[in-house]
Amino acid sequence: MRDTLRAHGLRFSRPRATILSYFGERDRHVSAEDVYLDLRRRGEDLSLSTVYLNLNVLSEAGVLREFQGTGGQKLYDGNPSPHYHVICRETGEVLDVPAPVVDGVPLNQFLKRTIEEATGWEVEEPRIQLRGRSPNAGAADPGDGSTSGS
Amino acid sequence: MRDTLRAHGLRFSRPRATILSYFGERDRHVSAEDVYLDLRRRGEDLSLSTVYLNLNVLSEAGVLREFQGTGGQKLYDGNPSPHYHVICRETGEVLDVPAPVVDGVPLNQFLKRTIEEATGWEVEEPRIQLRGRSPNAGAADPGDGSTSGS
DNA sequence: GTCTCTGCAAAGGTTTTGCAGTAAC
DNA sequence: GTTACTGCAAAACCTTTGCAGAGAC
Repeated sequence: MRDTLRAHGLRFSRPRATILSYFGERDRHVSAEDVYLDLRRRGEDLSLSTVYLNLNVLSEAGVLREFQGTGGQKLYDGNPSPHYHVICRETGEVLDVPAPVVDGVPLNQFLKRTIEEATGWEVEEPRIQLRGRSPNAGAADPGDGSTSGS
Repeated sequence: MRDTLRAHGLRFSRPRATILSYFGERDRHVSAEDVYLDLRRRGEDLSLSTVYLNLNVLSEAGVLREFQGTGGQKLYDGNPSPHYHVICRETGEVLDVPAPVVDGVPLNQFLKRTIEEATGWEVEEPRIQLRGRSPNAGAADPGDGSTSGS
């Protein structure tokens, strides 16, 4: 824990470590408020602005991955490895999909390389996000936004 | 104009037609406020909420494409055809990139198909968005957020 | 001892909503 | 005549910021 933080040039603090371990426990796709509420429920005593601050810091450090949820809300994923998110328009469920292989490399890399060659821009790892309908949609109740493995 | 609207089941109105023609004029990547201000400058008399309403309606109808700009702001693109956006972290410039071809089909379709087969979800056309640094970054002044052809 | 992080509360910016009036069909 | 769209203002929403105090190094 401390080591993970130090490795990214971050100081240790109780809230920060708690947030980090929260994402380590299982794969999650959660909003800042989810993190805040979940941790409060467990008796952790931290503030919402600290959660926001640390989600930013941790995703800039590459420990978490930030992406856009439904309704203009940011979501965070504890799995920083290359994968895609499919978000259900109806239930808000998030499904992780590993990158398919193209030309012998993960699609991400293929795309990054192709675009850099075509444009002359320096581009970051592509974040690919799709909207769709989960098999639960249309029948089931709205989900809680955090679903399925990362 | 009227026909484009009717084809999507939308009524004609002056603000709506104005917004639509605004996107038709040249390729743009603009925020709701940009649309509003540009049109006001031209003497059009519409309200900001009307702009928001119509940008939503038009992008749901598939006439415009909505995507996430820098700073949690939505941007709209008058070009609904499959292409990707590369957004400069520093200048906010937006560059369009056509979809590369994989397996004989545009990457979008390849990805959609692959993911549908892998997951059993019904997914929409992938929206691919990349962050990066434009060749102007680091030296030049911050851009205006609307750059380059769609 | 210094520098970063926390917590609180308040502000910020974008987008949505309610409602009465108006225009399209 | 009915239904949808507009405009205005207010509200809602998520996120960031300022500052004093506490904690990590």
